[in-house]
Amino acid sequence: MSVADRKAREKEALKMLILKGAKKLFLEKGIEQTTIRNIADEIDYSVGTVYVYFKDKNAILHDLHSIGFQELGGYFSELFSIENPMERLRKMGFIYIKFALENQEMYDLMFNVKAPMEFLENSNNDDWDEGAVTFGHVKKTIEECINKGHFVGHNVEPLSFMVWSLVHGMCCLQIRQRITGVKFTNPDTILLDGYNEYLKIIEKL
Amino acid sequence: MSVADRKAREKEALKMLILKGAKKLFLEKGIEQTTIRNIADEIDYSVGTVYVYFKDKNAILHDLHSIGFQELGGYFSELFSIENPMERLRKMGFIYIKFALENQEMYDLMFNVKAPMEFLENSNNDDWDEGAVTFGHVKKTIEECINKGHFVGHNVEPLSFMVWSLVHGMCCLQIRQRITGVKFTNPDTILLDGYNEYLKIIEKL
DNA sequence: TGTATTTTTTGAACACTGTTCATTTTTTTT
DNA sequence: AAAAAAAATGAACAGTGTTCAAAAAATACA
Repeated sequence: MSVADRKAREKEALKMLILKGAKKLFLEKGIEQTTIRNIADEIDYSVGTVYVYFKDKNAILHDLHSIGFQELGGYFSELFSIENPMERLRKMGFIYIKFALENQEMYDLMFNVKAPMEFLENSNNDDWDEGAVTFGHVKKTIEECINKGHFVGHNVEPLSFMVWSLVHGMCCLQIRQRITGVKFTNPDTILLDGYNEYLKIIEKL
Repeated sequence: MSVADRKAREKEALKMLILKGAKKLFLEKGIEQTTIRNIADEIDYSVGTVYVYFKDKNAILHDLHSIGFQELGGYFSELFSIENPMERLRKMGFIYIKFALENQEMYDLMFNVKAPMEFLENSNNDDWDEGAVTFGHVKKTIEECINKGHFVGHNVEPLSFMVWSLVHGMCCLQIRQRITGVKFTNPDTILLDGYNEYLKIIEKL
């Protein structure tokens, strides 16, 4: 085990430490309220050090957004054992909403905050792999549904996009505080109630 | 016409001038990139003056968000002449998407940016009237659809919320740059293609 | 071992942000 | 024309992300 190897490991470890500290503060006080100085203080390093390991704040937010997708992958893992694609589709949306509600700040970072996408634009890679993989799960499941005779007359990709938008829209309205003010009859369950209307609809297709 | 009246009119005029300048800069360079100093420069007043007419930046963003809802109302106005509620519902979603795509920065401010909601929280009024009115149009139309025998077995409010979320989710993914990276077969029409899948579905309900 | 070299860490400094408020300028009243 | 009220100002404050010469620590070599 060479010194260079150990240094590489230590570099990786410090990078993870920064991300860990950043995530802790994000969950505690929100993304916008967390500063680089906060993060540096949290892990007992100087601001300068943070900038040695990350190009800028967008880079931190992008890496954390990727970690969010790993966590979403954990939530999704139980789906792969479900053979029936319709049942899998129903559960996928439910788990998606569950993840969003239990990890609001992370969900926001993954699907709403501009920083991770700005990071991608300013790198030579303009593919959003994390998003593509997740959307791939929806598309594949709906494709299987169609192969089993469901959704006659529909197109896989647009229908998948519609389904994604439906659950994403609900999570978005919740997380960005657009639900409280509208005075729903039952604001606490409106997300699940709305999702149930969707379930009733696809039942018939 | 008393002096006090004229002063009140002038105060209102300057307030509108600030909002007009702010909106211009928002559309030119984005909300986050626009500073109070920018706005003051744009209308040839000092920063201090802006703070005489607006409590803080959130107040400007909230007033501009209200203006956005007025503009959405303009788009919606042609809906009121449509007697058939199903046809009105179809067109409402289409117009909603049209507004969002033609006024992305304003839509973002109205439905995504946190500032207008923070302004409401810090005032004694925790009702989001603009959102409630707009959602009311969806609810009323769907209620009429149900009265005409559509959407059997569905509940008005959750179904309306689901429909809102569906179109909002699509606009959101577009505006927050989550579509480009996923590499859709036809990224330019995916919003309308997705909306057409929804139209096909409600056709049968 | 002790010295030279490389790597890592530092924090002061820069240009910017939203916000405040004593002071100045302008307008109105008397 | 002087006094009072209203409106506009911009320097100053505490904060932001970011940079980079200098210091500190770790490694390599003698």
